[in-house]
Amino acid sequence: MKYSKLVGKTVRDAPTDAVFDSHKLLYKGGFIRESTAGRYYFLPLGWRVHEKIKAIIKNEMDKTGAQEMIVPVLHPLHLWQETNRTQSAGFELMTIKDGREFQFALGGTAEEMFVDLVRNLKLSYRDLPFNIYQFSTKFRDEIRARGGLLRVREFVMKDAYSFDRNDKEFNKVYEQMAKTYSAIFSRLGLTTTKVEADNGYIGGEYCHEFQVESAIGEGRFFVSENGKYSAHEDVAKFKRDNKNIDEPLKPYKTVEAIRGTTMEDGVKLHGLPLWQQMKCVMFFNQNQQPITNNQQLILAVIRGDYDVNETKLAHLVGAYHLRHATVEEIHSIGSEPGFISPVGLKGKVKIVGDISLRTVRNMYGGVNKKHLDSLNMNIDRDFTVDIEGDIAMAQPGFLAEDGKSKLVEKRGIEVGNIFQLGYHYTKLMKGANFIDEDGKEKPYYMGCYGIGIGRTLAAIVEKFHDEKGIIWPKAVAPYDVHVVEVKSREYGVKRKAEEICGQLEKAGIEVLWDDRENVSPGVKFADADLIGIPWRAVVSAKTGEKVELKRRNAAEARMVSVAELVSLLSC
RNA sequence: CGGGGUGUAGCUCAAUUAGCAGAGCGCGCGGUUUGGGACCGCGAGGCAGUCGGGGCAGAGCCGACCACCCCGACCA
Repeated sequence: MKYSKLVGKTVRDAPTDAVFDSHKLLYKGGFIRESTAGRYYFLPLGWRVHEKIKAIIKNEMDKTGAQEMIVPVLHPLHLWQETNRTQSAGFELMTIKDGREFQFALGGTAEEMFVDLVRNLKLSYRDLPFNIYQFSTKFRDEIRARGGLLRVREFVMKDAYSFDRNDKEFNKVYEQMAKTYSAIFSRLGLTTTKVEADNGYIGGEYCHEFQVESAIGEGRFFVSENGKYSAHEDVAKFKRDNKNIDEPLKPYKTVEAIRGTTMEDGVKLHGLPLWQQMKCVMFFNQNQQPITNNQQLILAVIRGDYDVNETKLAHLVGAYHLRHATVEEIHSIGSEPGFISPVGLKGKVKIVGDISLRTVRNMYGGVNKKHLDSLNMNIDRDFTVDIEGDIAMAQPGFLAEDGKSKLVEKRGIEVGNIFQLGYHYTKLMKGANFIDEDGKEKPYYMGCYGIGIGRTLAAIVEKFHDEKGIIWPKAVAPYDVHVVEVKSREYGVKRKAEEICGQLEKAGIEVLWDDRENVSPGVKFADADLIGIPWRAVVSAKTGEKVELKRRNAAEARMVSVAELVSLLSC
């Protein structure tokens, strides 16, 4: 490819809007351009990288026996209604009508479509298991796109869906996909950490994300020091330490409490440790289904030194989305912000207690009245909860659940994930059954597996660049070698460059040939560094019958013959 | 959705007090250059985000809206 003809050249300045290295470099290198927020053009150079990533994913997926196909981008909206996802995913679901007023969802993920297809195929256990996948543009009406390619509203995703007879068969597929993902990312040059995560609106009971560690990553997760446990903060479990668990129960009493509404105010007033204070946070369940009177209000009760994990809480109460309750809502059930207590609220709100309430005795906190506190509150004796479980947010330094190893905090870019879906979709969607050996209809046991191509591309750039530009791993570089002719007009240089490029291409090597005349060597070298092709071969009057070969990230160059160059780049 | 910010040429940015819309980079033409971002000359390119308001006069002032960015909330 002649650089002079390439659509999308390098530029000196990136837009001020670009803040992440991957965004700046992909812009400056001529890989991408922005359309509207979160929607990008991939220019020819960027698309070559995109397609190389796709090819590697396809290759690894096909090795497992998965089969590529494609489903329509417009999904009949009634399918999404069938699984209630117009509610659970409505916030980022885009819809559109055709000329006959028929409603579609613009696909952001395609579980319903694949299940709809498969249920109409009327299969039997003999056809199972299978795994079908596609590469297609996904639409997500993100509240806020950000970071160039890292979080966008329109992107190509590889999404795979597996259909199995039962959980036992499924587990094999899930493990296989986990291995395949590690293999894919490793071929792309990325080191990933597999972390337990929340299924969110995708549904199912468990899932794992593949995170590339990065300071600019949006995802926060924890890894135990011994490496045995890793989990996204949404789901990370930890061992709660016992506090004054041997202290005898003291008599419950109320005291005047002229204080502010924060936890610190309570500590200061009573001179007692933070962990002994009872933290009460009121939430509102935004599910649209009719709920009797105040049951939309949920009171989370937890030890004072812990924070409430809203994801865990939402799961325990079966909510899609929670928000903090308003002052009015808290007043409506006869309580007072800053002085909320589970004592006396039984039946008025759904009370959810963290298991940490059993690690401390004689707790203190409010009594649902302004400027009145209680001392020596104890679970079971003074109050009971409707649901008791894990609703606490893990923090760095906490002990992992096995009690042996501390949790370390990490940030990462989530480049892929694998979900167990179980019967989630096949029970919600009528007739999503196969005929089993015993002649009876049974629902498919499912999983799904996604990789965002553009985000993966951006993650690679975040990992592989220096102050001069990108340093592509060989496997995804847009070209194998960047041939730079210097002083094109000197006798023989252009002809020699052309001949070398021809030989390389004949050998199946992908060449970007900077054939520009009237461009100084400095500009060409700077552009080569920015574009980041792994090898640079300089042809000039000085190089004679050889070329000057340099790795993108090496300081020194060396002279090699064309034959050496071909054999070096062929392997 | 809350907080903050920005909209002037493809990009980076200027323009006293409201008084004919500017530069650099990039692009085109001509010429001189060519081993780490060369130079000279000429040229093309802008209804100033949109709409409204007061004003002799608006890029600038006032209002509304829109778009975009950052932080948070939220979220694969």
